[in-house]
Amino acid sequence: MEKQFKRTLITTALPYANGPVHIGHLAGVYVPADIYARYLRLKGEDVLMIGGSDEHGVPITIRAKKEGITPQDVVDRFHAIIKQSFEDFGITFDIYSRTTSATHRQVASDFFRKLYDKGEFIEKTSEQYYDEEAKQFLADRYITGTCPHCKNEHAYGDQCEACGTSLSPTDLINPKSTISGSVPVMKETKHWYLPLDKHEPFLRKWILEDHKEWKPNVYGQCKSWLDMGLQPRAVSRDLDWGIPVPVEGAEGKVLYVWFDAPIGYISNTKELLPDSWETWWKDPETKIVHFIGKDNIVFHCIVFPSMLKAEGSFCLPENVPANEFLNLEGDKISTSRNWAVWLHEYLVDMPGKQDVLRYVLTANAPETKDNDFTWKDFQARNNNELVAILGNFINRALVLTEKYFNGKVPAAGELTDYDRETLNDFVNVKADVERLLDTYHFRDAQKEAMNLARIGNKYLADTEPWKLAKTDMERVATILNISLQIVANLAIAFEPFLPFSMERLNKMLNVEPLGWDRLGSTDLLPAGHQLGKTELLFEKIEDDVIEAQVQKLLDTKKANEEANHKANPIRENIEFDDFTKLDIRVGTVLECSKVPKADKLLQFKIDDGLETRTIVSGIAKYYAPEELIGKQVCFIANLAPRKLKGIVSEGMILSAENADGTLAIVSPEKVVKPGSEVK
RNA sequence: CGCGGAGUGGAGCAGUGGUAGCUCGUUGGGCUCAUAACCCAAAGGUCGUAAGUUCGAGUCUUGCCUCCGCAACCA
Repeated sequence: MEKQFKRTLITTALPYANGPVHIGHLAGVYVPADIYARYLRLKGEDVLMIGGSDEHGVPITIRAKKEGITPQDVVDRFHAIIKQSFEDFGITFDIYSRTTSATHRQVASDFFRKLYDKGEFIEKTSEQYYDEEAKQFLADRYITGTCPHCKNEHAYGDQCEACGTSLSPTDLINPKSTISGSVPVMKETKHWYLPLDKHEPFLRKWILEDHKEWKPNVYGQCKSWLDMGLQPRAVSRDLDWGIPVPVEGAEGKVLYVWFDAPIGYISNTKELLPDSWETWWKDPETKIVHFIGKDNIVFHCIVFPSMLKAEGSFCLPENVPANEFLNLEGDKISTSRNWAVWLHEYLVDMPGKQDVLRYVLTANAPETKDNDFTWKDFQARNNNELVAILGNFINRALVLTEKYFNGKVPAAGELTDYDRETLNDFVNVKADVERLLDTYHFRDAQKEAMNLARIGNKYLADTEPWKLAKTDMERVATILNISLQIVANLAIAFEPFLPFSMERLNKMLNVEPLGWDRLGSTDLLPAGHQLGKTELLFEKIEDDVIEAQVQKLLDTKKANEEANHKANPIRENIEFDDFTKLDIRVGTVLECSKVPKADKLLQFKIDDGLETRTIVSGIAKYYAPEELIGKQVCFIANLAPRKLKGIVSEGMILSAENADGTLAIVSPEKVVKPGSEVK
């Protein structure tokens, strides 16, 4: 049933050139893609691995403006850092280019034009907010204003985070541009839309029927999108940074990044192979595999395939093995919060330890759900697995051979039943590892390879050649021959996973890289073969090294908190009369309880000096109801009553919002009579 | 009720209707060639929760709870 292909085209998500790359990128996309690519190359298959930086889009222009440089400066800087990181970690791209390349500009532009000429787009004119000072249209997220529902003054154009309501920018009261601070105006603009709904029947069959083998997270998300019904999506933006829309009358408009970026896979292939690139994209015997993170599933499974289908001449991906996310020490990785292990910094702190990180990230890869990276786990996996099991076994076999046979591979004599049993244990390794790699189970594949080293350790412990050396050198020769064959097998099996270490191991074995096909053989090293010099493949990582990394992260956390502590600017002056309109009072909390089915709300009964009033307040995450009973609080007494979760709230309890978003209730410094006015 | 994924021994993860498994950690024993590494054994789980389907449920159905992602630049 398995479809046969002649070649494999591997694409990796294009990292956004707005920052360096971190362990999350590596674990989710680049390490698995690289393992897969190396594995196929070792098998002698025709493989291309395509990568590049995604260099367009609004955030880059904003960063440039902030730093007072051009967008090109921004992407030049990060493209260079990212490219270097991938090289340093042995990610074997056949090409790593960028979406600002001349080739890409041409390919993306032609692609758009072809769809345009074929009538694959629809045109729509709409009114959007425009920032006259910054001279640009504003994405929803770059407009803030007052939420019409809860009056929160910091609601975004797409959603109010205080009350959770979804908004459209026109709902906001007093909208403001976050770019210049000015008041935006409505302006008419025309855009092109890709009618995804038109491709829905095709996508349904292609994904839901023909690709049931896709991972559950991928398949599930596609199904949900299809079941909800697809909508046309805009493919252009009003912006000056990007690829101009190649249509008359489209001045000042560029291709939207998600339209432009995936085409980068195609243009980078073309840049590498100007003459033969089409074979890789248009011959149905090419297997296209997209390695991405879970945030990109919809684009790669629905939007990009729709684009390719609309264009007409391209192949669609055979699989999209998307991973979930990697967290760091319990918190999600964040570029803006600097909560990450950056690849370029890792190599400064841990020189030469690329393979350790590759190993740990594969062993703990977020293949089925989000996983957590901790430095303690990193240390444990290095010390207990790479050093103790793999490195140690190799070292044992080589040192014993040096000791007893001057580093020459001894000839095997007659095999015992136990020898044969051991050999049988690992002839299946090849089939097992292949089956797992072919189905993108990289974590299990690596574990399977590690089992080979376990077999080796057990074999040595059971046969005890160091004891026999006193009595039966012939038997020792057989045992070491078998052990060395296992070592040679390890050198093959681990090549896709630990390329740097296996290169060193090959040197220690004094062999050229052995082909993948020979994995499982028991005669990789002929008798009499002179081994090279033995050295340690992995070294223990001590506690202080790990503590230093943890400290580095703690420092980051602290720095973040301080950076976020910058107070908001003072709002415009008001008149004294405005102030006196507010009736702020002190009240005593008589009762306090959680509002059912609401995680943020507490319900109060407050003695305001005249009577008992009910107030609902969104502080449930920071206070337990019982600790507030008997306390005095300040509240606005003449705020119009409002229903929250069906309860009428007669006023608003005042609290201060801390830098981390937590709330602290404002209370009088001494106990005062309930109903006292606050002036 | 916006949509999807996830919840399994102390930690991290496998497990698509038939005796709950792997790695690490812990405890005990063995070995001493090896980077105090290796090997063996044991302890440790009412599989988030409640109900249901079934001869039989970690697995299927429904409700609820918690975490993450998408929608809204991000692997």
